[in-house]
Amino acid sequence: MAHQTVGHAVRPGLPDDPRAGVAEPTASCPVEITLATLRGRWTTLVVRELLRGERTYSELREALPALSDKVLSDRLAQLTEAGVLDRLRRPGWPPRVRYALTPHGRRLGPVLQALWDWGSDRP
Amino acid sequence: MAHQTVGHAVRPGLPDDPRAGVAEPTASCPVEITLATLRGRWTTLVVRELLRGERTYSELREALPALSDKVLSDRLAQLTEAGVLDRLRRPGWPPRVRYALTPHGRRLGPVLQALWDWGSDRP
DNA sequence: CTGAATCCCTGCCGATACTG
DNA sequence: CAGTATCGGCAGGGATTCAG
Repeated sequence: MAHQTVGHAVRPGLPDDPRAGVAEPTASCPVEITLATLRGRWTTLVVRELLRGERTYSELREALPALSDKVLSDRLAQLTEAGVLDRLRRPGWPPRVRYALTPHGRRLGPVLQALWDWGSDRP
Repeated sequence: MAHQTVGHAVRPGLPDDPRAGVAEPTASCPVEITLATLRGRWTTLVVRELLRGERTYSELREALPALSDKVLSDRLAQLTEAGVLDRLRRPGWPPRVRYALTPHGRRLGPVLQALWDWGSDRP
């Protein structure tokens, strides 16, 4: 695809990527995939917490006191399903489960950074 | 805030930023601001379309045929409110309104690129 | 300790019809 | 051409309760 001649520099990759030609919000669009991964209240905060290091269920509850069990469970399942984090069961009693980001999940760091940077930028 | 000693390199800015200590999804969190801006079906596609250059209402409808009038209006209002785009009315008949990204809106390019890149990355 | 199941409520999205 | 008004369905999120 040839670059368009617009006033400012053409941004590589996205608007000019052939796969960026979708006319509907399809689930296979990479942007949709990422947004679906981060979708829902509390999701980014859980990821941020795990970017600091692995955590148990209880530690996540302590770090995010206003987050209910249901939503925390939902988020952990959602992120596990997305390949963002691993659930590591420790045998024995009391049951302890550690959550840690996968390498794929750790790569969300730059994404959150980009979101943070734009949100910090004054209009 | 001192850097933590974790196994991998500490990511600058986000997990270690003092303002990143929020324990709830507050509206003032930069990450929330950006996600709120991009929230809702079709929003990113409208932005992508405008990253390619300014468009009229009709041109946006043609580019995104499955997008209804109501939602398109909603998205344009939402993005205008967020300072992402400018609504440029041309006087006379027929009424023509051009939509163009503001400088702030153009800076969403790298954000969408980051979302695209992560979504393209295989787990 | 670490969740899953249930209930209810709210807010978004889409369809349709109508206006300056 | 460029929208707004209204309505209904449905999924997301919170509180509570129960289970392994």
